[in-house]
Amino acid sequence: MSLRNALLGLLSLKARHGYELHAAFTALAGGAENWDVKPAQVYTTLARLKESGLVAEAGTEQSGGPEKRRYRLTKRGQGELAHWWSRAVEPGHARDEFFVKLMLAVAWVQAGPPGETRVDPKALLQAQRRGLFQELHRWTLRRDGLDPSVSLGQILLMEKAIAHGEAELRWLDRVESRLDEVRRQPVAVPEARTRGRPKNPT
Amino acid sequence: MSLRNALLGLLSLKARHGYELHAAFTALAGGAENWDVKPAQVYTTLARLKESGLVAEAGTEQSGGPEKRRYRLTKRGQGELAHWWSRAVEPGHARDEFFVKLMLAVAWVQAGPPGETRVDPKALLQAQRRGLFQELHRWTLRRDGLDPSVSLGQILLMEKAIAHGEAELRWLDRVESRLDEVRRQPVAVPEARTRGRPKNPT
DNA sequence: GGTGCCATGTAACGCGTTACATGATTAT
DNA sequence: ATAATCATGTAACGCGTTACATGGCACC
Repeated sequence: MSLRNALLGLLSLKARHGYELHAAFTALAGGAENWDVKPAQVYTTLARLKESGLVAEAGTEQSGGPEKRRYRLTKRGQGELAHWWSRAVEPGHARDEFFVKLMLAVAWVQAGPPGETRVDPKALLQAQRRGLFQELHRWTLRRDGLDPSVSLGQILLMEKAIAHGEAELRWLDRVESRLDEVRRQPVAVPEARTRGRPKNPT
Repeated sequence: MSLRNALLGLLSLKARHGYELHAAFTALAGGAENWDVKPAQVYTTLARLKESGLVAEAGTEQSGGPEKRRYRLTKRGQGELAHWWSRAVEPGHARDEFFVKLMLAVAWVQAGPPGETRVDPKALLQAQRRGLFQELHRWTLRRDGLDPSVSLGQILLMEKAIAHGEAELRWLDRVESRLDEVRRQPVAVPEARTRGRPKNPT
């Protein structure tokens, strides 16, 4: 929901063409480490921004290969950008796939049919923990091996990954103990009530 | 990238129709707290799954209102699900919008044109910290006020939010000190080299 | 002569959101 | 009466990914 805004921000620093924008965004946002954007998306987004009148072409340049279409912010683009700066970033959707998987595994244990395909929440948990631990190790090595002249963003990204990784690890421990508690006293699986043929009137 | 799988998982527990699936998924995944899915998406996803032969209709039921189309897993659906269980969840794209905004603000300070629209990284940081702190406070209150009979997932979600919130808060502190360091010794803004009209041959 | 970077895009698809449309049942 | 809940979907759009197509230039 916001490559648009980042592009506007970059263009507010100076006019650029698509390739430059892609490179600049990748450097700025941490690339594959944090927010990987493919060139194609830059061009399509740019086209949409142009159609909305937020950017405009500021002359093309030709030096050998294909044309370089340079873009610049319009007045409306500046307004939109100012609005973005004024807004706080909305706390993101976590969309934690592991959590869903875990809850599904728990539900399976409690209500699952007797298929061979067993799913053990404990095993899931341990696999996740092992993977995270290794990743954490790698990040730590990378952070400690960073050249001090490297950009500020690189350092901050590593520190962030480590901070959240450690938090997640501690949370996984917590999950395990909660799971042990529940195993002694299982809980109900949430279900939706349906209308037709009511079974138990409350 | 994975409501598909969650729906397959729920259907493996028992056959359901769309509305039930939506309710079950919302209960399971933590709803707006973690992964909000609109009913429309359930229906379209279900249609796609059916088209791919992973689910099939298992009879309709009519009791008053519209038809209830009950879905069940097919053999191929079971295979797909087994595959999902076997895979580890890939470490998610963080896509941290705040980070991008911050880096952009820093770049602006170092290279920005002298427009009136100033963007202060420090102010951004403090606003973010204030917001996060309040949210953290709310979560803590909610966790402590939770009825013990509430589902396991609710508790875990709160604990997770708190753990990561605290980590983020500590990271923001770290960012601030790094920013102070940099202010004394600024770094270069990363740029892409262009081809035409080379300025400085390295 | 090949590899890789610079530079541009289009086409097609999947996921997700918003808005719209319909209509019955149940609780206030 | 009317509001909420149950129940189903379609249409259109935005964001993001993958794959494809084109071609010059620089370096080994």
